[in-house]
Amino acid sequence: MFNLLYIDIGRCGMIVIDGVEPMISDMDLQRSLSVLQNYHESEWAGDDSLYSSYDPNNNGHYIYTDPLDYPIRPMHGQFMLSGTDYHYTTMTCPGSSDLDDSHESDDSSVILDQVDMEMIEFYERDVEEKYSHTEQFQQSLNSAPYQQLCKPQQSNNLPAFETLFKGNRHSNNVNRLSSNHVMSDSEDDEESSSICRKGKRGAKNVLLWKFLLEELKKGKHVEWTDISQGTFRFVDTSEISRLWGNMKRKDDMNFEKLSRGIRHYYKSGFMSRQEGTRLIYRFNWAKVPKKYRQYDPKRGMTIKHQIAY
DNA sequence: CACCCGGAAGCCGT
DNA sequence: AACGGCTTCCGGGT
Repeated sequence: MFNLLYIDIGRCGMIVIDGVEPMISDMDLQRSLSVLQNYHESEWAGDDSLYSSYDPNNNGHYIYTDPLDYPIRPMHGQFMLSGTDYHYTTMTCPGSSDLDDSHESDDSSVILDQVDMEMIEFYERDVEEKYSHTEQFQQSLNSAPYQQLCKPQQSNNLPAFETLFKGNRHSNNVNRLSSNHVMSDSEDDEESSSICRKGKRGAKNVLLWKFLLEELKKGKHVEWTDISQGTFRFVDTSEISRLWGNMKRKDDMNFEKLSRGIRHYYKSGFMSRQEGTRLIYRFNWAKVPKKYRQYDPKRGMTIKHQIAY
């Protein structure tokens, strides 16, 4: 039997498989995906991004919340996995990549006391890469919704983030990886460990392209015209510019300036524009760090995005 | 008018 | 102190 943990830390989706050979259990997979689906339909209204947190309290059921609307408050919990007792803490981690001016920054984080974060990061890449295209994975997308959502319990007297984080990063645990595992040194961006970043108030360090990608998920002021091509259209230039200005604390932002920002991306080929059209720009998926792809040139639409879509 | 273009320079957080 | 990633301004274009 294998256990699947699906953890989403802030804006980094993570899948962690427990066991020497990472294998997805049908049950767990279907459960997690259908909960997502269910949650999405019943409460998301397509407005927010898909963020989630794993709640091991309830027999491995899952909680999904959007940290922006439903910030995960610090709480403790514990669970058993393959005979091992894990303690975990969820918390908000200020300042990572928050994207909405109406909220104080709330990247939600889940920290598992006894799990090596590097291992999680490794699994995140590895597992998604290996299994996202499999048949059972696809099938489970259509499975019946799983009804039960559990709600997190809140707790007030918990240590501060810094305290909690210290010592967790390289915890003494349990490297259950088989010996021949090699970290993929590949193309991924450095920032994958945003969870470890202490972060600052506000969100000045948001990048334009991440902001756009995030807004594209919402599809309100910008929308995909062809996600496989990376092309998208600005629906409401003034509104999107206003949001961007908010985020960067630039109150005189406008589309002129925002688009100048985009044009800087042309040089590197990160983005481009199709000629003869207005307000239609293009992401070059190949140059978008994997983690942020909503469509992968090799594999098609990203799992998370399929669900959210 | 609304958008598109890139050079030049300034700003600001790391 | 240097640098990335814009922001601001601009003259010119569709």
